[in-house]
Amino acid sequence: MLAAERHAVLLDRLARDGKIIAKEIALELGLSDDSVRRDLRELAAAGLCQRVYGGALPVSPALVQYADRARVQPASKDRVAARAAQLILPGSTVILDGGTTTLAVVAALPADLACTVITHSPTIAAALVPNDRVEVFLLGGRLFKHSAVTCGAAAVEAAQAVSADLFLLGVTGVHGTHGLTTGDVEEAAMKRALAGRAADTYVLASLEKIGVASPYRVLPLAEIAGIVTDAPDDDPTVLGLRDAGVSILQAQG
Amino acid sequence: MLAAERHAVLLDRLARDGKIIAKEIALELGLSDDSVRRDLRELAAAGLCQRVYGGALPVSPALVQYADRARVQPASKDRVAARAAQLILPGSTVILDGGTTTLAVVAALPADLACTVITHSPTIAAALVPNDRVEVFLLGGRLFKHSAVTCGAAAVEAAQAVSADLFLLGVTGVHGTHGLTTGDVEEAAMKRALAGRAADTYVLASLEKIGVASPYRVLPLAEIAGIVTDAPDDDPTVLGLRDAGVSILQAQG
DNA sequence: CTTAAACGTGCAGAAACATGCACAACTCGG
DNA sequence: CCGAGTTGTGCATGTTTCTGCACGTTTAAG
Repeated sequence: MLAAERHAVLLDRLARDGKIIAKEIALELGLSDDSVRRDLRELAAAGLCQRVYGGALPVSPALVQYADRARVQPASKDRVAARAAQLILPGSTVILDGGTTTLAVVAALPADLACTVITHSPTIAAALVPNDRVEVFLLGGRLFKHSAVTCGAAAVEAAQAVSADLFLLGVTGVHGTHGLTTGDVEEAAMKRALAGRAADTYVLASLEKIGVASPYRVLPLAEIAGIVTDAPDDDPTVLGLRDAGVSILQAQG
Repeated sequence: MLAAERHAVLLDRLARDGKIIAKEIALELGLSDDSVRRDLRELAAAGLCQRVYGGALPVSPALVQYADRARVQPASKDRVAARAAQLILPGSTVILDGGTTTLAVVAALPADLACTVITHSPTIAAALVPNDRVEVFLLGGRLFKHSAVTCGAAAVEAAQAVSADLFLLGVTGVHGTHGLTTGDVEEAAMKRALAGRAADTYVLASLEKIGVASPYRVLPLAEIAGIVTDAPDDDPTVLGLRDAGVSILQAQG
C-alpha cells in the first residue's frame, strides 16, 4: 500500500468519524502500528490533523462537518466523479471547479497519478495535499462563504494567468434552453473565466441537475466539449445536448 | 476511548446539563471513577470547569449555552493563540500566516468579530468559513505540500497587492542572534513578503520555539513590533527581544 | 459524633510512543 | 544489465504516558 494512499484513507476516515484510533486502523488496513503512527505524525506536521495519545483528531471541528456534508448522496455523485476522474490523463493540466462533485473526483483519483491541478477551491487544494505527485496551483481572491471558493475580480484576474488541457465544471443546473446555470452571479463569472482557460470543458452533472435551471447563466450548452452524467440516455435534455454536438459520457457501472 | 474524546464528552455534557456527576458519567461511559475524576481535575486546572464535591459545574453559568466552543486542553499553543486573537480589532485587516498556531487563533476568535483576514493557507481559509462576519482573501500560488500553504513567485506577487494593519507570523525558531527562522526557504520568502505588507508584525512563539534556530532566516528580531509567547519573563532570548525594542505580550492567565 | 461516600496519592501493569536498525524495493548512473 | 545509493517498512529496544486499584484522608449528611 502506497504512503499517499494511506494518507488519503486516514484523512478520509478522520473526516468521516471525527477521530482515528491508531491501533484500530492498523489492524483494519493490515499495517504495522508503526506505519500508522508515522503517517499520523507526518499529517500532523503538515497541519492536517491533530495528534493525541492513542490516535488523532481533526485539526478543526469545522472541517468534519464539511466532509460529512460531502457524503450525503454518495451513489450518484461518486459514479459521476469516478467517470470524470478517468478524463484526467497523466501529465496533463486540469482545472477543478469547487463543489462536492469535484471533491469526489479528487477522492477518485489514482494515488500515484502525476498531473497539475489548478483550482479556486481551498477545500479541493487541501484534499490534494496527500497526492504527492499532483502539483496544485491555487487561484487567490476573495473567499465566498456560500460555496467556499474564491470569486470576484481578483480571482478572475488570477485565472487569466493559467492555461489547462481540461476544465471539470460543476453547476447546479443543466437545461435545454437555459444552458448551464448556477446560483450566484460571481460564481458564474468565475466558472466562465475558467472555461476560457482550458482547451476542453466537461460538465459534471448527476441526475438531479438535469433539466434544472438556476438564476445565473454560466455558458450555453454549445460551448462545452462534453458532459459526465448518470442520467438515462433517453432523457430529453440529454438528447438535446447530443444534438448540440456535446459528447455524453455515461457514468453507469 | 481517547483522552481528548472523554474531555469533549465531559464538556459537552456540562454545557447541556449544567452539571456533571462523576459517578454517573463513569458508569455511563464504562470508565473507572478515577479516570473521570482525573479528567475533571485537568479540565478544572485548565479553567474549563469548576470542580465540586461529587462532580463538576460550569465555570460560569453564562457559559452553559455555548460552552461547546470551548477547546479541549488549552496547551501552550492555545494560550498563545488566545492572547494573539485579542490583537485583532473589530474592523481591522489582518494577515494570518499558516500553521497550527494561527489555526488556533482562528478557533479563539469571537464568533461575532467583523474583520478582514488575508491568508495564504487554504486550511485557515476553510476554518474561517463559519465566521460569517469575517471577510477572507486567499492569496493564490503554488501549493507547498509540506506545510499546506501557497508559496513561490506567484504567491509573493499576489501578496504585493494587499495591505494590512497586522500580520500574525508563525515561525519554527526565535533566536537571539539568528532572529526569526523557519525550515523552508520558499516559506521564509513568503513570510518576509507578508511582513512587508502589514503595518505591524507580531510573532506567535510558544515556549518550545524560544532560543531555537532553523535553517532559513525570515526576519531579524528588530523588524517585528512584538512577540506573543508563554516563555518566562527572565528567559535570555526574551530579554534580548526586549532590549531590541520588541514588545513582549505574555500569554499567561 | 458517626458513617459512608468522595477524594487524592502512590503504585504497578499495560498501552502507546520514539528511536535505531535491518531488510527489501526501488531509483538512477554507469 | 548491474551495483551503489535512496527510500520506505516492519521489528526490537527502551522510554514515556495512561489507567485502574489500593489505601489512607477529607467531606458532607444524619
